[in-house]
Amino acid sequence: MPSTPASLVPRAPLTLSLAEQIAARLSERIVTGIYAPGRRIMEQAVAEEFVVSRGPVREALRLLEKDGLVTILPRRGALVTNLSIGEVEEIFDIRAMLNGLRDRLIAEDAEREHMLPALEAEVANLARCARDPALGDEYVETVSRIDRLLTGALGNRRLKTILDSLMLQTLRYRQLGLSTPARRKQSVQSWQKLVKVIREGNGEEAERIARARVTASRDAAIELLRRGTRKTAVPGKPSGSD
Amino acid sequence: MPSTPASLVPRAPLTLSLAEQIAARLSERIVTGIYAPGRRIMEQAVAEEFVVSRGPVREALRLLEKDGLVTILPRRGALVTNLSIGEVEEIFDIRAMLNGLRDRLIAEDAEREHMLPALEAEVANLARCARDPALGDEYVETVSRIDRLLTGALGNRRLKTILDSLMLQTLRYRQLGLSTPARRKQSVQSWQKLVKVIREGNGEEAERIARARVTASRDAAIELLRRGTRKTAVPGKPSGSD
DNA sequence: GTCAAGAAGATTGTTGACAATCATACAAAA
DNA sequence: TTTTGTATGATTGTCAACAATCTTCTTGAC
Repeated sequence: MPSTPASLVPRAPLTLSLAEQIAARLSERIVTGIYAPGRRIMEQAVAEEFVVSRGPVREALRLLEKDGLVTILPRRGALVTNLSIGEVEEIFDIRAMLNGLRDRLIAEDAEREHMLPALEAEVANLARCARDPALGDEYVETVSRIDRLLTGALGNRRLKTILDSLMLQTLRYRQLGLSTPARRKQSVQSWQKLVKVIREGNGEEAERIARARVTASRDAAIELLRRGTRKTAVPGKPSGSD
Repeated sequence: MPSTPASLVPRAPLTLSLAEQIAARLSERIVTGIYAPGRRIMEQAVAEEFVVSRGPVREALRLLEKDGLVTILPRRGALVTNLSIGEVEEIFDIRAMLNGLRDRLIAEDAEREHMLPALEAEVANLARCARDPALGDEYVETVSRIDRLLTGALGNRRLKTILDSLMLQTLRYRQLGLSTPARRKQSVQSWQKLVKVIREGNGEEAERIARARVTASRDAAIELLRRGTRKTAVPGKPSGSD
């Protein structure tokens, strides 16, 4: 997947600035895990690698900060953000609310007919993946596609920007909530219900369903994170009272 | 009011960088209306005014863009963002959801006792202002303080950042929704109910109340904006289908 | 009179060097 | 042994100049 940062999407399609190109490359490395959380990113090194000066690199790092992928500390530079369990929980909580708003707006949108066929096809695909435990990765991929489909259909540009950003940040944790066949079965039922109420134009119910699904996903992810007892240090935010 | 941009808050308290200082100054001018929506901000001019080079100015403009106060167009520079009615509506919709989340989290927070006295005092102040039609401005100011009080008490840093940013963007439109004594009376009742359910720890009801209040505020503001038929052009976003 | 092509000016994008600041290592004293 | 002070090296912050690009004005043809 390309996975361009949210902040790059609304800009000019042609002639991406150097900063944007560099941000896209770095973003890919962070999201795929090539750059591990906590890793320090130094301007000079990046500048030398891409054969540019430090100016565009600085700007690229600010773009990544805007997407929450790096944390910039004054006089100390940029670190790949490492989310604590609490912060993952926070992001899921926000997503629960805003995904609810998104799906309500879509269900109440008169133009929603245009995307219903694609949506239904993807959900059917989802059901297929849910039946076969071996298709776990494809399941997660399909959910991502559905999410992009819905967010992309959104007229509210600010909501779209925020959701894209939150999506990017939780990409690494998303699969956690869908790691068991039982969870996937629960998930696919939720999506099927959602499609149904969107078709009916029932915004309130769409919101309720979306919210319940993200909350369930959050609880499953948190549970697994706690079990795993991952490194949860938050680089650069020593004021945390965890 | 200082009105520092949201993005400046979590940074180092001492030794603000030049970019941050410039951003704070420009932010003040935009929020207070000295820089009108649609106005072009040119790097060289700002650099000369503050007697710095264009580097920090560039960075300051990116910070302001992060807060939604300016819109940066590739190869064309920065403009003070001018929100269309539709965009104001969008922001209010997002705020309705996230204010709901905020107040629910606060109502469910065991530590909420610490801020309840201050909150109750401010709401009492609010009731006083609501009785006197001449105190309209003070009413709006008090609502802003209450908002900051609640957002400041939030443990969820990401939610706080997003809310601060949305708050900054809608500052100019906020008073619109509170311009009539009738609306203020409605508003103060909502706040009183909110304090009550927060004290009781009733998160669900807190969410419902907050959401209803912001939605009502949105409808009132939109109504007035439509009546006023203000300039609603969105600089730099010609793709708008208004 | 209208439209198109081109030149001039203005503005942003990029660069490399310099200055300020911070982290680390080492040494000296308690 | 621990702590404090200092020096050194590394890294970010800032600057001024150059390059690329866009806008605007002028000129010319139809």
